[in-house]
Parts: sequence; C-alpha cells; structure tokens
Amino acid sequence: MRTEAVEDYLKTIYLVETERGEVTTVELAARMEISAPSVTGMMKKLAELKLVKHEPYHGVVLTAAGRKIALEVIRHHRLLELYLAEALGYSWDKVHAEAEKLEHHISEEFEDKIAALLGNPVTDPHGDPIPAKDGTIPPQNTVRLPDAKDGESVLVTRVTAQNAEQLTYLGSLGIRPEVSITVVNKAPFDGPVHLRVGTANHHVGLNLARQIFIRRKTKR
Amino acid sequence: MRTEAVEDYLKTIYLVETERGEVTTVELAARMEISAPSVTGMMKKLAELKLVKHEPYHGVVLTAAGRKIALEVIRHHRLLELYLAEALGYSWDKVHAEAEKLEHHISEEFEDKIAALLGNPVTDPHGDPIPAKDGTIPPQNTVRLPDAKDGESVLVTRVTAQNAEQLTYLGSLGIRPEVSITVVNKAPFDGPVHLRVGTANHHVGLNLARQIFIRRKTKR
DNA sequence: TAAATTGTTTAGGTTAGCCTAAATCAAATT
DNA sequence: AATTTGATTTAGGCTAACCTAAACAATTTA
Repeated sequence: MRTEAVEDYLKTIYLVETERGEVTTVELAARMEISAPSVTGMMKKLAELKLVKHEPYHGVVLTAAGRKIALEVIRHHRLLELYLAEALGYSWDKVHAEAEKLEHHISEEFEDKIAALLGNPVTDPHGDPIPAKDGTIPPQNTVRLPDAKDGESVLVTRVTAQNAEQLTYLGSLGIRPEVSITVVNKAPFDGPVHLRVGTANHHVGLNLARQIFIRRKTKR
Repeated sequence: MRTEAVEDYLKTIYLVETERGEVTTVELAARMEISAPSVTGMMKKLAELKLVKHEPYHGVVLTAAGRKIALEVIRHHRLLELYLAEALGYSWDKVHAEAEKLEHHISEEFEDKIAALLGNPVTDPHGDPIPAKDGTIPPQNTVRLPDAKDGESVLVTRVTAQNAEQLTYLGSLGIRPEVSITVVNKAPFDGPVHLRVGTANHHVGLNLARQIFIRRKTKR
C-alpha cells in the first residue's frame, strides 16, 4: 500500500542514498525523527512490498519500483516549492514545510498543471534539481563554495541548507541561487569563508559554506 | 486531536445539520461511506473532545468549538475549489475531488494567500458560500429552480449537485452560476423542467432541477 | 583476542480508525 | 399492548504506524 509514511520513507532513503551512498537504520531514524526499531519495522514492510532490498544489519537499497515512487514524491515536493515561491510569493525559507505536507496529496493533474505553468522547470528555489516525469534528473553541479579559489568570482547554483533559520540567514546576506559572489579568502584551520556579495562583506562558517554550491564563471 | 478523520466528520456533520436540521448516525454513515458502528465510535470520541453533543440514540449537535473547525475546513475546501478553477484552469466537475484531499493539509498562510489572490471571494465555482475567517457566512439564496414561475427569466446562483457526472452534464447544457436561463414550463406530475439557455431548449429532471438555485431578475 | 561500544533487530505494547456480528432501543404497526 | 421493523450501540477484531526495553550482532578499542 502506498501510504504517506511509505512515501516519506522512500523519499528519505533516496536522498540518503544519493548523498551518503549507503542507507543505515540510524541515519533514517535521525532524519525522520522516528525511533530505530520503527525504522527496522518499516524496512521489513518495504522489503515485502519489493520497494527496497533489506540486508539485515547491513542497510537498505531501493529497487527500481521504490526509486520510481521516491522520485515522484521528490518531483512533487520541488515543483510545489517553486510554485509556492513563484505563484504565491512564499519566501524560500517557508516553501519546504508547506511542500512537505502537500507533496503526498496532489493529483497527477495538479502536478502537470503547475509544471506547465512554471514552464517545466528543472530546479526549485534552493537550486535542487526537479526530477522529470520519466525519472531523469537534470545534471548536477557539485562544486562546493569552500572548493573555490581565493579571489574567484562565482555563481551560486544551489543551497542545500535544510532548516528555515539557516535559509533566512543566508537570504538576509543575499546568498541564493543565481546570485554572483566573490570568494575573498578562506581562513585557515577550518575557518570561515570570507566572501563579498555586491559591496557587502560576510564571513560564513565552514559548515554553512559547504552547503552552498557554486559554478565557476565562464570566461568571456 | 485534530486528525483528518475528525475534520471530515465535523465538516459532514455541519453540512447535514444545515441541510437536514438533524444529524443521524445512518445519514453520516451513508454520506461518508463508513459503517454505522464506526460513526457511533467517532461520535463518542468527538463528544469527549467537546466538539459535539451526543445524545445516544438521538443524534448529534455541533458545539461552538466543533462548528469553528467545520467552518475552517469548509472555507479551505471552497477557497481551494475556486483557486483550482481560477488559477489552474480546473473544470468545475474536477475541483471537488482535488479540494477534498488538500483541504486538510494547507496552512493558514496558504489559505490567506489564495484568498487574497482571489480578492476574498464569497462563493466557490458551484455558487456555494465561502465562510469568512470569523465564521460568518454570506447570505444564502434559497429559491430552487422548480419554484420559479413559468416563463420567468432567472439567474443561476448555485448548483448543489454533488457528483462529477451531474456537473459535467449541467455544464454541457451551459447551466452554471452567473448564467441567465428562462423557465419555459414545468411538466405536471413531477415532470421535467423545460428551460431555455440562450437559444437552446433543455428538459431537466426534477431531482436535478431541485439542485439548481436561482435569483429572480431585478426589474429595470 | 577479549571486552566494550555502537548499531540493529526482536518482543511486546499503544492509538487511531476502520470492520462485522450481535444486542438493544425507539418508533411504527397491528 | 404486543410485535415488528429500523436505527443505533456494544462487543470483539484488524491494520498501520508508532513507541520503549531488552536482546543480539558487528565493529572498534584495549
């Protein structure tokens, strides 16, 4: 049965799989704020439904069927985020929470209509890629801000900060996808990144800076 | 706890209360497609939550708290119906099903944003009144089509047909709120109503005609 | 390599919301 | 007034999704 809980598990498994490579019980439990035994229980259920392969004590892997559902849910989520921002004027720190609830309840017609209205977009307000209906995913940009060279001028492409407070903060600094910034330098010993946004100077801690993805400017 | 089931029961109780005056177990069971014993069980729960008064064997009545929740859900539902029609181009026979799912999951911010975008509307695509945030309801129009005089020209204000097929049919005849029609005559012995929409003539069965509400044209 | 630590699963329990079958109540009929 | 009928409730059960406490497995540390 494709319940809301099942969809949430599959979505999270997919995200952990692509971020971390392997999906453990505790990692799922931590992200979903559910006890580890509950996760084990659901893993058995998902395995019975042939949505994951579960090797007891050695994590879990999505099947093709499981990945398909995960991508559908993520597509819903990210389309909704963009729609809320574009059509209803939501700020980017509020779209996640609202999309999180709605993603399980919109019909395919709703999905298609907002996708068309948005011009079949490929990224959401955070720069996260929106899976296409056929399950393909737009090519990703994988350079993190701390990997830029000192003095380099770059384009922000994606901000993977999860919670609203971090997003509010970065937004207040003017840091969001499509914005140009200059990396002045990186302080040693895992120190903060000094960067310039327009004429303003900011010093961003390494943990936060790692969640900012950038593209090197093409020479002209 | 304000669960989805609780919201659905309160909404239905409110609708039955205003339509029928009294709310019985079987009526709720029939409308919600749930067994009568399940309804009894939920009535006890709602009574404990002080959302209804339950007189065993003699039906149920909403408390002020219960009515408040019911009106909030109905406001969500009808705002969503109008939003889907206006902003996303849904046809009026499809808005109900989609709104039925979403009504439980939108935030107050979402509600306020679509209400503002629609200009704080007072009726949905079927002409059903949208409760205001303070729980007040726009004045209702209570003249049913079969109550019009032969030869009278009237304005359709509301269509309370429930299912998509009936709405599709009426839509295909051009009968929907804001449309002018002329009642040619009513066949005797509970016969159909003969009416004219533009230049077209249609004969609508009494049951369906009773679900069409009209306003007499103001003289000029 | 034994012990300790960490991760995972098993065992047993709870709540919400549904079900069917059986019992009971209230109203209508004879 | 007794009986029948229909509405309602009680009794007992089920599933999904969670929980805590305890047992067990795997990995790390001494």
